[in-house]
Amino acid sequence: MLTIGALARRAGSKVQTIRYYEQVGLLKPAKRTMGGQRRYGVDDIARLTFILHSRQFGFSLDVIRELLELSSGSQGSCEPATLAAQKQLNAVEMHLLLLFNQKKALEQMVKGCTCDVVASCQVLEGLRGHCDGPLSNEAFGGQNNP
Amino acid sequence: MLTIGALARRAGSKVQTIRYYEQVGLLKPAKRTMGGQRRYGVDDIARLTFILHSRQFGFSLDVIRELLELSSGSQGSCEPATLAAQKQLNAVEMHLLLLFNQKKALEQMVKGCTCDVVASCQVLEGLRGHCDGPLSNEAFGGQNNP
DNA sequence: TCTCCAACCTAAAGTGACTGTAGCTTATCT
DNA sequence: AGATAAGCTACAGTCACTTTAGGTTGGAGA
Repeated sequence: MLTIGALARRAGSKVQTIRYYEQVGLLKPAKRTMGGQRRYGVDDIARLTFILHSRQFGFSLDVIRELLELSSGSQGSCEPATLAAQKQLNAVEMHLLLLFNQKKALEQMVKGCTCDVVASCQVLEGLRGHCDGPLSNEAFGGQNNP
Repeated sequence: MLTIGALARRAGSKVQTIRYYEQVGLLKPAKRTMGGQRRYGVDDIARLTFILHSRQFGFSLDVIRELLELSSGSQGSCEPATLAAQKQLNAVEMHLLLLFNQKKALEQMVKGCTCDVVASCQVLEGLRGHCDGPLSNEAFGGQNNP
């Protein structure tokens, strides 16, 4: 039986996070000592680990709730899981593209600025939007009016 | 003189976002009609555009506040701007690395799951943490206990 | 047994950057 | 004059936690 602190250390999370997960129903209410302190067993370690891993993959808590439910029964199709993973993969790929564009534009700005004065600073010019680098609004999927 | 709606269309933002930026002090309080409606001029378009661009680069509103102040005076060194851009670039690069690892691990999970049943699903196995792919906790910079 | 203190508890507020809602007022057009 | 799109304020909600305040418990040493 672990205290909440021991569980946190074991799983690599924070104490508050564990209490939060219980509060929102991702972890079932823990057993308590007579004094009211939480105590955890092996199952709880596994469940928390599952949640933390899923978070690292970027899944939302709502999706994780479904994945947990799916995982707890060993019967049935795992299609919802692969579907969720595929969806998450798509989201990650879109995010990657966005960040990659940000990176390129930031690099250009930083590299381009050899000046020392505000008036001719490439960075500030870039932010004002007079640059015609790879980061005009369209590059971000912005929806400006013509 | 533009209404708030016209400004939003022009700059590619939402009406509420403009009001929010005014509220938190990124945009100065707009001129008002006798009836209390906001009216905007050319300067306001430029300032809002600056903010929106900066947001697309991932700068926080606090940083944008400083960049705006820097940009408004044309005297002085632009070093704080290049410094902020460099810092943002570093953050973006770290984020990219993280996402790239997520992507690889998700791909592996999705590709690996040829099964149909929960019991042997690669996705769920991956989330449980029994995978030894490129996504053990360390890959994410997690701080687990030994 | 007593005391001490780290670790635990709850409830509530704060974070960032908006977004959404309710209920009202204004500007503009016919 | 009436209709209605667009504006207004104030406040609550989002997500996934984190922080704070103020109080309680459990286990170890004296």
